Amino acid sequence: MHTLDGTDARILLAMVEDPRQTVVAMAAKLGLSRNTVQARMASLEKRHAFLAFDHRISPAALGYPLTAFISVHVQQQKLGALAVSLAGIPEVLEAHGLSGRADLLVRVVSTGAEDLFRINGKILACDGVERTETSLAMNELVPFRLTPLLERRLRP
Amino acid sequence: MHTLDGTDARILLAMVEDPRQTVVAMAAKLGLSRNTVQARMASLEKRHAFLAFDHRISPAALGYPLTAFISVHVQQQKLGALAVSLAGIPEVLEAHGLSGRADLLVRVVSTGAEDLFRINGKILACDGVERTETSLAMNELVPFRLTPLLERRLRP
DNA sequence: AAGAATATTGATCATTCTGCCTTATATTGC
DNA sequence: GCAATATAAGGCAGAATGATCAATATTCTT
Repeated sequence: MHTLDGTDARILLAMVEDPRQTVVAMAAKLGLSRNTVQARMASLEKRHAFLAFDHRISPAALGYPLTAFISVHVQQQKLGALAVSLAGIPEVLEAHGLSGRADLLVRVVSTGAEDLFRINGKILACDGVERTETSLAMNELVPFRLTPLLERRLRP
Repeated sequence: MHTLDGTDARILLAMVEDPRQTVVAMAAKLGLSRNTVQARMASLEKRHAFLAFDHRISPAALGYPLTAFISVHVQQQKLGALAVSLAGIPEVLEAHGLSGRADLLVRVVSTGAEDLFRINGKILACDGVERTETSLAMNELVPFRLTPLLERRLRP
């Protein structure tokens, strides 16, 4: 079994519904045996279906209510060093290299507008960075969710 | 106590280190009483420090190994309807309205290049969308992390 | 269609955890 | 200094866990 099946999806959906739920409770709710749920969970973990707990921590609750996406134009030769420099900036939550143009998409959080300005400066100061373009994340049109993909897995 | 203190940060760091850890284990590891850890966790939960479990599910494990960021230029008047349309596309994980220009940043996942093409088409077909610009997320220069912000909270 | 491999179930067991309580002792804010 | 709050330490009943096992289903292969 290489790919996730409907039962896995149901278990994950149950986890989304209540993350602190016990295995026994889930088994009851899903009409599965405790053994099965436990085995599936172990299997999911082995297949790296779970990302680090970092992802569940709210930056806002930590005191960083402002999210921004910074498009960073770089000199490709210095990408390696840049990865290190960017990783040195705590407010950088993630940075992706994008296809096509020689630029990165960097997700940062900040305590406010002036803080964001300072962080942008730190990025600009990194060796290999040519210019940046900051966009504040104003409204969440679609708040993060994965459940539609899980629900789709239920049918076939 | 409005903001997160060092003890909260230590607890969260312990959670990152091992999410399935029990409260008793954490108390032992951190040199706190079980009571304290339990109370802190409850308090963190009450303050919405934890995001939904969705965030910890790996799209790759679900069969969507390709991530892309789609910049969507829109007619502002139709933002409301667009939120609904975009939410109707399962592969859209999140969508942010950006400051300044009238465009959105949409994070999508897909099973492959042709799938991404199809999804882009679905977005283009949404009422209010003028044009899109797709960027594939090639390499993760900085994989998602929040621990630097937590560790900073340990000192002062 | 038969046989093999794999999943699921139900069951047990000892150990551990939880949720909830109470009391005493810091620690902190005013 | 006093009051409010956080922490520690302990106890207790109920529940959950992890690790088994054997018996059935189910799925896959050939």
